[in-house]
Amino acid sequence: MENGNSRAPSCFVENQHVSCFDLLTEDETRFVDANKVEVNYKKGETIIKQGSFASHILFLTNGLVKIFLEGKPKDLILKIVPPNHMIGLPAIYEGNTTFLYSVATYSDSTVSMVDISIFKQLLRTNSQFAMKIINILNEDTALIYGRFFCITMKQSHGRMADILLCLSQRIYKAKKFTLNMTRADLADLTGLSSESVIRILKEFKDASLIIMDGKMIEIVDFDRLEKISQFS
Amino acid sequence: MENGNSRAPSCFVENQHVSCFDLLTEDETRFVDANKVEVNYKKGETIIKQGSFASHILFLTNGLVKIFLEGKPKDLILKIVPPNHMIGLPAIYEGNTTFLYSVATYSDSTVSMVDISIFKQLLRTNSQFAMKIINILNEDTALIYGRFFCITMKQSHGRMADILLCLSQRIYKAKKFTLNMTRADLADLTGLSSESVIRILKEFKDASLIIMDGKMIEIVDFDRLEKISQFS
DNA sequence: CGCGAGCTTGACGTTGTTCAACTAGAGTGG
DNA sequence: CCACTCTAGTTGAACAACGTCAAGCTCGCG
Repeated sequence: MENGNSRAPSCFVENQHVSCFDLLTEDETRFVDANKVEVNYKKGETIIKQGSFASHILFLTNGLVKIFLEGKPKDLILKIVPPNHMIGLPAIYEGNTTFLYSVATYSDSTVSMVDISIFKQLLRTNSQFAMKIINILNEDTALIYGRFFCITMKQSHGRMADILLCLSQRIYKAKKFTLNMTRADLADLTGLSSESVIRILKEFKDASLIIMDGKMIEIVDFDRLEKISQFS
Repeated sequence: MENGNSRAPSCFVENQHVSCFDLLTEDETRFVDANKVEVNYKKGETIIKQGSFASHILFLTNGLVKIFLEGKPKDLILKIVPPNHMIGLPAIYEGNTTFLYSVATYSDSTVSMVDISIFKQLLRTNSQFAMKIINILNEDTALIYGRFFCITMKQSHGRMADILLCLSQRIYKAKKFTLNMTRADLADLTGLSSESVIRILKEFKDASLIIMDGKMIEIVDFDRLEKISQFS
């Protein structure tokens, strides 16, 4: 029986989130614009700290960030977020207004911050907007389910193949790309040790699935990588 | 450093979802009531099959069900749902209207089914209702993050302790309870093999953390179980 | 030039799975 | 009422997959 979740390497957000702001009226747009702040972060900086008070919803306009749960020996990366996506939506939750996760940059990044109370007001008054946000949340849920399945049910080679495909198809959108993260980051992403990551990458290289030189990676054999992602 | 996610055994839905229907107007309530169907399922039956067309949103009025991703060797249980909770909310997603997951019963259960287009209409016209649904979705997200963390970052004893605490505190709401699931189900829940589940339960029993006789389990030492849940 | 972070490799250990065998209870048909 | 069968539970032994540890390497940067 084919499994929907093991098919596509569903590890990253795909849909553009900009469009939700198109649903606002002119007044609402002005209202948001008047109340947003733009902030620049350098590579490696922490944007949001897990457990801190959630005062804003973020929109990543530029850069690349990771969203992760902090753990004692290792972190668990929930997802990687490319530009034009919202960050921190779960913080709209009425009860507990602290962030569930931490957010840090892989590269220099720019975020737009909108006050959470303003965001909530938009949700209450503009139901088209609320509908769109529900869509984004559901997309996110699907994504996390996919990653959950990937990391708990596949073994090391499958996970590694999965991440490589994701990086290529969704993040860098190119066959050949230069990582702006370390092997240890790949380890967090795959839930493996960095040594295992290195060993598996070497195996992939030796098997001519990829070409690799330092942080440069080129996917050579998509088909076999996809098979590996599905069946191990 | 203390980690929020490893603290509470956050493996099950807590909040009651009934209240979202309180936000409907009289007309809307009549509209929903006129368009809902109640269906009874027997223990072990499949309510929703992953990948099937999503035509309804469900509300569990009675029984106990699991929500899971189907995998080739084993399934991954995303969560257990006790009565008075909504099922299938991610299916409101505009694009892909198929269910992300399967749903099956642990015991005889009754669900109320509301057509998805009716549900969407409520979301569009009643923004208080939409707001509440967003809350429920976010709660769910937090839950899944907790489980994700639990299953990927803790090892077998920690996961087992976690599940036992969840079953006691959130599902059966009693120190002593009778499982209506098999060891294999516990294996799916913890992401372990059923043999490992059996061995660990035996160890817990031998260490006087629990009393166990067949499907009857009584938690004896909550504190130690919680410590095990946090640190392994 | 030298320091340190990231990377790489091999040897070794641990965790948890797999496999096979055995047991107990529940339902079925002669 | 007694085999017969089927499923769930249990146990032990062998095994595989990964992690851990320790050592050496490389390269960029002060």
